[in-house]
Amino acid sequence: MTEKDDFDLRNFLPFLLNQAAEQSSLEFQRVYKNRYGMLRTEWRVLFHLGNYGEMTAKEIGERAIIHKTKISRAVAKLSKRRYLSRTRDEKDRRVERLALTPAGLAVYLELRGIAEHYDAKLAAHFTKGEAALLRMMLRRLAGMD
Amino acid sequence: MTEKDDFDLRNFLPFLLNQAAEQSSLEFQRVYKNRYGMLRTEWRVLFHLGNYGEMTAKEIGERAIIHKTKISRAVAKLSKRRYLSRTRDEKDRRVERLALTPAGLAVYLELRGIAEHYDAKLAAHFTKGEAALLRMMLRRLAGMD
DNA sequence: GAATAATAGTTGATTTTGTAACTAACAAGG
DNA sequence: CCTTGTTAGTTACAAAATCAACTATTATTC
Repeated sequence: MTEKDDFDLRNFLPFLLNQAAEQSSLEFQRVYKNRYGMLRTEWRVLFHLGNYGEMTAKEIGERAIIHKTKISRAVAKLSKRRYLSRTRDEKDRRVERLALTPAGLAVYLELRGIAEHYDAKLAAHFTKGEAALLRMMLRRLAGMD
Repeated sequence: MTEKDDFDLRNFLPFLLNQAAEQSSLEFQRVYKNRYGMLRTEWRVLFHLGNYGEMTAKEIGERAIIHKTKISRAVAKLSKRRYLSRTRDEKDRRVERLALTPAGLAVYLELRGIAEHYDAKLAAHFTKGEAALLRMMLRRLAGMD
């Protein structure tokens, strides 16, 4: 059926990367979803604000390559839950500066702890050197360098 | 805001893997979407049948970790387009054996050619050895070994 | 061998995402 | 200023994904 050629779907990078991403986020997904009732975009916004401090919706979208409508909805939900505050930038009143509230920061810190532990568990599949190389290669593929 | 600690979101594997997967499938996505009018699950089903030959919906779902409702709808669409044929298994009449039609095989071969070329371009970011190691590590993370 | 459970696959209702059009504010050129 | 263009963010509608319930068939158990 495959007509000569040694193509193997399981080695096709777009497929393989997606499978690895999917598999290796399952457990973490259960945490933020079931335990914190969050969506993927929501924890990402939370982590961006926790990790990098005050940002605008646009900046988060650029950094994480998330479309602005997704960000907009995630921000609305996190704001309704009082995890973040929105303040108009008086220099440019189109812009909103987003920042975590104490409640949001608390949730971020909890989740970050879980994330660190989880990441260490994933990295334990490899040697230190391999893991570092993996991250380097992934950053290159993600266009982060 | 980050309160000591050196956690960096951009190195968190579930995030990093997802970013890399997303970025590195953009171009291929445009091909199967715009040029062939397919959804992600659809090309995957097509590739499974092309790559591994006759399979059942369940087998595809297990191998690719895709939920059965997604498979069901993808199979329905590919079948309506006459890219695959469905035949009842007479040993167990709940099961359907799926196989590519000549038309489906032709599309598969075209897409496979594009995929191979695309994969080579991605792998060219690295040395041969690095790329091989990357695939190995991804397969491990994906639970494919 | 009837009753119950399990499996392959489908369908319908709900949720989430993606696309496009929109509002509000600023920017630049005439 | 005032028209035209651009940008940040929202909203409405269409497309797709998720979840639960369903049908049809086979397996199990008493």
